[in-house]
Amino acid sequence: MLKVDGHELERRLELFREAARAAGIKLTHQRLEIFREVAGSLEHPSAESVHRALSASMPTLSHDTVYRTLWMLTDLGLVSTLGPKRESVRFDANPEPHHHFVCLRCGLARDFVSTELNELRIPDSVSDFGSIQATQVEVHGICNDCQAQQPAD
Amino acid sequence: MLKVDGHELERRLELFREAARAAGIKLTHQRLEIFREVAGSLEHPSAESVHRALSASMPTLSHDTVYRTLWMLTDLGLVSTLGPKRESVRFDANPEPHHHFVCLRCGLARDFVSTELNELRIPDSVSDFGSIQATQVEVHGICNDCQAQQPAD
DNA sequence: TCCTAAATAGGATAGATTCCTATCAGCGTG
DNA sequence: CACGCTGATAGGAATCTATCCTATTTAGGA
Repeated sequence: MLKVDGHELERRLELFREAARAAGIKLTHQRLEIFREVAGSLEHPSAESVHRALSASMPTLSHDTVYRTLWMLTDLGLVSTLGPKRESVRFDANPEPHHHFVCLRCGLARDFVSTELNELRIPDSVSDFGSIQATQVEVHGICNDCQAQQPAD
Repeated sequence: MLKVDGHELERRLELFREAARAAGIKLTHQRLEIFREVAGSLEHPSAESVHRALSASMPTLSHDTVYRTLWMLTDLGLVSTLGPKRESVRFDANPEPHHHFVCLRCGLARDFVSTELNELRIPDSVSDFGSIQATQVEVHGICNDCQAQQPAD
């Protein structure tokens, strides 16, 4: 199990404490442990694996708490998600090289093309992880419709 | 509902017919309609929305058929998925700008950094979709562990 | 047209995520 | 430092997503 450096983890925990205080959010034991688990791992865990990892030391921890906390951390900007948020698998039948704009609120996804972005140089170190098949750019933002509904944060 | 240009759609359907023939896969009515639905949309639909869209004209279409067909199209290389395949939501507490390597088989995700990739120029047209918050590069491939298990395709 | 292997329908099942509500606890106040 | 209010939690039920199972159907070659 890969771990984040201890000092770095403490720094992230401090950021969380500050952000929680600023947002008027209570610092419960559950929240601190859940954040520690996500921030301390390099594996980008799922809610399920966070729950599994913590249930040894906190046998009564509920799934609901893990999910609520992770989304709360996401709202605070301390955590993000891989791929389109809270949704089912989405399919893409565009055979041309292309890139995606994805709305962080509603999951809307749109293609765009750019010959420049098709030819990115990826650091050599990445091939230590495995063989590379394709590379694409994901632009995250808020789509026009979502902005119209709830203009600013 | 945004639609792909008719000629382009016919071209993609023809590619599918050829690929199916080459792979010895039967061209059923269900498969053609499911492919038409995905290839004809710019919205990157989920399996559920494909099923919903088709159930008017094919009331007995089963969920299983939609899922099987979409994964089959993925295996043929005619369709891809957005984000890590067939998994639960994954969380990321790394506050520094970074990019991801994602294994297409097992969903393993790892961060890497690159100041060069942090400063990509995104086409102006993308801001027509909405406001941009962040940009990151996703490298898709097969991780070392998965390659060891099943070396080649 | 006939046959066979492959594909489908539909319901059961498994897994992920959210909802509901009674109980609990952080933290500001006195 | 005890008290009380309000937000947070536990636990189970409900929902949604995706897959599995099997009897029946069908594409496509002979």
